[in-house]
This record gives sequence, structure tokens and C-alpha cells, in this order.
Amino acid sequence: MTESEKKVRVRFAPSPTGYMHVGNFRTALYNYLFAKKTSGDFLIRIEDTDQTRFVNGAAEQLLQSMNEMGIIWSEGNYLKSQVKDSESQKLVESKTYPNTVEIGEFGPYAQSERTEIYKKYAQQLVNDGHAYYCFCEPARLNEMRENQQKEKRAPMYDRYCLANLSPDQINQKLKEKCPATIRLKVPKDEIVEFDDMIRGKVSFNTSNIDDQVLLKSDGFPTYHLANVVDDHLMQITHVIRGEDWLPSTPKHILLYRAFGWEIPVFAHLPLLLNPDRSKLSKRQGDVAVEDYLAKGYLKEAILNFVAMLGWNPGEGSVQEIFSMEELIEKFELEKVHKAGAVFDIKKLDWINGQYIKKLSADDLLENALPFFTEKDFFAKASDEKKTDDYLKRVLTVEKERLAKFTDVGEENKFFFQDISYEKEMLHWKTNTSEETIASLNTAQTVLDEIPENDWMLAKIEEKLLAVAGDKRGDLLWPLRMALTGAQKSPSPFECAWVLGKIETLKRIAEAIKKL
RNA sequence: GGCGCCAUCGUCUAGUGGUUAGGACACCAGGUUUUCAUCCUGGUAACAGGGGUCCGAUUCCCCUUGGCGCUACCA
Repeated sequence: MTESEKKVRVRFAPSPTGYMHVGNFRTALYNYLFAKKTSGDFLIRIEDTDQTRFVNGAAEQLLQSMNEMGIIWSEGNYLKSQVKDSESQKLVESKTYPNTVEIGEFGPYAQSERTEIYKKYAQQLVNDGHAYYCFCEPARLNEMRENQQKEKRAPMYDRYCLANLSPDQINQKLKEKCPATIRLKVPKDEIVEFDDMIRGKVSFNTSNIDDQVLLKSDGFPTYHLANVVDDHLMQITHVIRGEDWLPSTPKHILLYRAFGWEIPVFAHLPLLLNPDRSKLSKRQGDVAVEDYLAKGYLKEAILNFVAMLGWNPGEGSVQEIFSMEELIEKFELEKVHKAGAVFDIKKLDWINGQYIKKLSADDLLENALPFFTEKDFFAKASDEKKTDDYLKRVLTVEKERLAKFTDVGEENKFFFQDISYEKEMLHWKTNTSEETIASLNTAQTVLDEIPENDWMLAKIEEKLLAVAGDKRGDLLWPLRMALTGAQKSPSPFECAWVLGKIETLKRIAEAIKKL
């Protein structure tokens, strides 16, 4: 099989932090789209090699979020709740994450379970002269770096252990169990060049590259070693990751060379940015996919929005709304931008609104219900205002003006609670009380004629407009105010329809009484 | 500081060696509407600067500037 015919295999390799950063999510999405587009494999590998950063439940949360967003992988850890019984023969219990199982022939897929593998390869590098033991303590390293910085030199390991320790001394220290790391012996003054799928040719001089620690003194690997070893062992063909990894790519290439392994294709994605163009961070607003889900953004909208941050099908395309299927069909890694993209929530709001408008009454209710139950006005509402039918009517009226589900009901609390307003508010323009009462009486009569089982929006509108004639404001303003007590609201027809015949007539009667 | 990456409206972007530099969001104005929103119409708004190459550069090259990233026994 030649290289071009080799099956594409890509991976999403997150370090579990407890939530999924949207930048990370986009990386996962682009990997997924690329795999789908090329009929390749997409796997998840958990990069949990930093014991000091272990967060309980974080890995599971990540799998959960990926699953929720509809990005499906074919190898790696899975939540037990996610796996079908029919797949049970292929399952392997996960040692580290008891709520998960693994599928795939290249496991384990959690790096914390692969430490022996990394140790073996690190040792191999030492034996071959590509790496060396370092016994320097953090204090010395820090001092060294400070001095280098004072002299305005790039901080780099000074190779003290490589230059001063004889093989016997090294063995002696190892025997004494002195804390040791293994460092990559970076050759000096060589040019490492590679062809990035997004950036084209990128090159580095190895003289600027530090002797990277590969194996930490706790026996765990650093990202660089674990990543290269696993990408090779798991037969990854394309490494698609954030641009923040670009400067360490030459280290990885040096590792592939030292091992004599084939180098995968690299594609470094532009970063997602805060409005001030710094790397998207928690300090400046929400960065977790879960945050946006919790705020009532639809997963399709988030997906759509994030996909367009840094990519566009081009060729004069003016399309803004894309389904996952369309994204898979049109996605091309070559068309991913080089420059970072600002995460503009206003556009997300607009896209989300577009998706909300397309939802059926049932889907609307399903999505909105959890948000209703969080609202104080909803909790205090009477039971008949919490029925599915009632809420569906509210949502049907609200969906044209909803940007996200947290906003649900907020502008229309009068659908749920008693209203209060000054009687002067009932007057349309310069109308007198007598005129306003007359209008409300007309509305009352007309609406009372509509049977309760025929209480439909079109019917209500038709009947009221028929009696309004050319003086719509005179009839409709007082009616709307009587029903809502609010300066702004949906049309009186919609409000009457939502409230139902009984409540509508009751509120009209109350208004007349006020006057 | 060193190394690297990047550069079209405020934002996301299309685009070409010759275009009135296009679209979307946001914003503004007008229309529809009983109000608000939706919706419709229109408008403001960009090729960072300087050198080249070329008959001609927003487009190709170089420099400057600016932004960002990396510079850990984090990933």
C-alpha cells in the first residue's frame, strides 16, 4: 500500500480538565469531519499523563460532551451508558475509568495506562544515543533559566548531565534511585522542515530547540514522548491540532527520526480568540461547550457556528447554515484559514435563532422545558399554565424572538403570572376612558362568541380584525394591554390564543373594572 | 528577549495579476405592524504601511509595523 492509499486515521487527544473548551471542540470537530470525508478512522485518546492535574470525573465528562455534540469516535474509551449490548464482545474494561470501557485494537487508549510502553521507548532512545539521563534538580534548573534570561538568552538546558556524568556515575545514581528524567539529545544547527497542510512549509533551526524532557522523574512521559509514541503505535496518519503546538512540532519530528518512524502529516489549526484577540480564555467569558449548552444554545447551532470559525467552503459560497451532513460533504482541511478567529457570540445568537425558528412545537418544548423549570415565574405559576399544551403555545409565539433558551418566557412573564398596570396605559393615544371601555366591550363580545373548542389563533385574529375596521389601534392596544399589562408583547391575537378563552375574558373584565 | 505563525469592513469571511472588492453578523435608516420582536428594503464600513516585480498589484517577493503563540519534569 502506498502512502496515498493508506487509510486515514486521525485522533482527538484531549487532556481532561473537567469541561470541553470550544477551541478543543473545534479541533475534535475538524478531525471528525476530515475522517468522515475521507472514510478514515477517528479515535479518542485520553492524554492524562500529568498526575498533578488529575480531575476526578473529567475524562467521563469529556466523553459525555463529545457524545452529546454528536461527534462519534470508533476507537477509544466509551461511557458504559453509551455502548450497545451488541458490542459487548469487543469491550475491554477500563482500568482507570470504571465508568468506561474501551473498544479498539490499539489500546489502552488512556495514556496513564501506557507508562510501561513509554519507558521502554525512552530507554531505547537512551541506548541508541538519542536521549540521555538528567539528574538535575528543579532548583538548579530554575537558577540556570533565570541566569539565561538575565543575559537575554533563550532558556535552554545546559546539558550538564550529558557533559559531566560518566556511564558509571549514571548507573550509580540510577541504582541509588536518584530522581531522574530522560531528555532528548537535540542535534545542533540542523534545519527541520515540514509541510503543514494548512501553513505550507515551516522550518526551524534545531539550535533553538531545548533538550526536551521525555520521561519525567515520576515515570510518566511528557506530552511530546507519549504523543509521538502513541501516534505511531496507533497508526495515526494525520495530526490535526491547535496552532499552539506548532513550535513543538520539530521536537516531535526529531523523535520520529530518532525512532526511525514514518512522520505523519501535520495540520495546525488557527486559534479561537477572545474579542481582544488573545487566545480564547475563561477569563473573558464562557469557553466550555457545556456552558453554551447550559445557556440554551442548540448543539446544531454550536456545531454550525464553531465549524465556520476558521473554515468556509469558499467558491463564492454565501451559505451560513450547515448541517453536520453538509459539513462532512463540504469540509476540506486545505481551506482552513491560517489566521485566528474571534468567537463572536452575537453571531452564535443569530445562528441559534435560525435553528430555533425551524423547531417543531414538540422539539421546542423538549428543549425549553428544562429552562422553564429553572425560572422563578414558572415555579410560582398555576398548574394549568405548566401543561404541555400551554407551554407549546407560549413557545410557538416566542420562537420568532428567541435567541437562546435561557431567555424563554423572560419577556412574556404575563403568560405565567398576574399582571398589574396603571389604568392610563389602557388608552390608545388620546382615547378617553369611555372609548377604551367601548373597545374592550367590543373585544369581549367578539371573543366570547368564539367557542372554547374553536379557540384558534387564525380565528381570533379574523374575528377581531373584522370588527376593528380601520381603527385597529383603538381596539387592539387596549386589548393587548388588558391581556399583558406590558409595553411590549406579542400581538393581542397571540396573547389571547396562548392565555385561553377563560383567562382572556377574565383579564378583559378586570381591565374594564379598572376604568 | 529568543523562536515561530499570522494580517480583506467592528466581527466571521468570499475573491482576483485588470472587480463599482461580494456575502453574513452587528450597527444605522426606512417600510410592514396596535407595541416589541420577526420580516422586507436600503445604508455606513475593509485590502496595515513602505519598497520592489509587472503595462497593471488587494492578489507575487522583501522589509517595517502590529497581533498572536511557544519558550516547564503542563498539555
